[in-house]
Amino acid sequence: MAQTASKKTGKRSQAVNAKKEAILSAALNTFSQFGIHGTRLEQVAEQAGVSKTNLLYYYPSKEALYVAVMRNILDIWLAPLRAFREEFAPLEAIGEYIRLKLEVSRDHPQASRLFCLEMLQGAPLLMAELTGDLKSLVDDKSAIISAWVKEGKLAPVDPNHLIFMIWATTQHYADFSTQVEAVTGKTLRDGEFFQQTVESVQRMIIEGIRLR
Amino acid sequence: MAQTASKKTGKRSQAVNAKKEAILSAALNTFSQFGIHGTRLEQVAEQAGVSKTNLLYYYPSKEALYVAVMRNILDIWLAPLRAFREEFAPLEAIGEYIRLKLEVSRDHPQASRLFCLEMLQGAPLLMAELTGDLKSLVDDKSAIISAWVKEGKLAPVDPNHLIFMIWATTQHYADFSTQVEAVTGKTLRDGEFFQQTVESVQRMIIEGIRLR
DNA sequence: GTCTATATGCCGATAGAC
DNA sequence: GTCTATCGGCATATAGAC
Repeated sequence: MAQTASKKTGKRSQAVNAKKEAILSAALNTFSQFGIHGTRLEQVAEQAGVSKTNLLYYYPSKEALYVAVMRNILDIWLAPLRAFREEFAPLEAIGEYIRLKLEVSRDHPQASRLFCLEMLQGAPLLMAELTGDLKSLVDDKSAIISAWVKEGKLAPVDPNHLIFMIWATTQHYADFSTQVEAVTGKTLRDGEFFQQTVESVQRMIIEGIRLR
Repeated sequence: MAQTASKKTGKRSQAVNAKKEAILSAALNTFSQFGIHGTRLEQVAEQAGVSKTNLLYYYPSKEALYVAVMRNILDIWLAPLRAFREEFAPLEAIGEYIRLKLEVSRDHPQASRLFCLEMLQGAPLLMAELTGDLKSLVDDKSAIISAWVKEGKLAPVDPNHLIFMIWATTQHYADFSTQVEAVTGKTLRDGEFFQQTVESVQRMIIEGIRLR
């Protein structure tokens, strides 16, 4: 009844928010594996421990649910790039960025996969954010990298391609985890493999593969 | 009537094969964008210039069509790795491999995307190939790279992680082309951008980003 | 808020004429 | 081989009692 509650940690009883969270989490799981059309609401409801009707009470339509999920994961995906700072030394900053992104791949693989899925479809929902927030964020960070190159602190690289390479490589361990597992028999959840992956990726990107 | 024709370039009239090709091509287009569940057979039929019923005459079910498409693209995807030879100098072989994979991203982006889609779902259809053909192929090439490292021809890198990085980075330009375009305003079909991408990726992987 | 029906529309697949 | 017509099932969404 009382809709007067604030949005965050509102009086609208912990239970309601918990339920919405459970639904979002379950939805992320299935959406990221089967896509929008491949998921059945009943499946989501079951996984969240609610009835299908009840789910539709909180999220009035499948698409509304999908949008809610997408909103949630955007922040997860962008957080590491936001944390990228020019105060650090170039190689440390980039090494740290690689670690953070790999942690996202380890801790939020479904978010990474859903993001990938949306991309494959041409990002019908995210287009605005891509050409707005993301682009200006990337432009910012690219400028930092360009400055480093100009100051002679970094080998002459194209900032955009460097960022793409870091994105691609780190997300690969989440999006293609099936393939990674088929080839290596390991997952990022394996602590040792995770550490080895971080170091390998950091070294390859920073040092390259040419013998010196 | 005459089903006696051979399978390839058979007497079964060019027209039939051409039609099946058109259907496969259209199917690849829509499957790669919307996934199996997101595509409607009518859409595929229309794009291929046939009726929905006619499509179902040639491919008895949606799943059969999907499988046929997947079979076709596997070879495209694997071709560059198969072409990877130890006869060349290490850095040339790897540079060439990068170029070939980027050409696939440019010339067959839909195949790359469908492959990605299948991966995201856990590769229900490709699992056998992943743990069989692909794994042994990767093991082969990894052994070559390992030998190069041992012989002091390459910096000490983990072969699997190197292969993953090359896969991820090159496929990124196909799978995330929406994002690439949003950020750079360019596509691989832009000849200049393609050339610049090949050189950037080659240099970053081979030289790294540390100033020398 | 949560439930049990039930309405509604879409889409894969089939029947059968030609 | 290709068409028109239609079936049948499934899944989203709603109605309405409690």
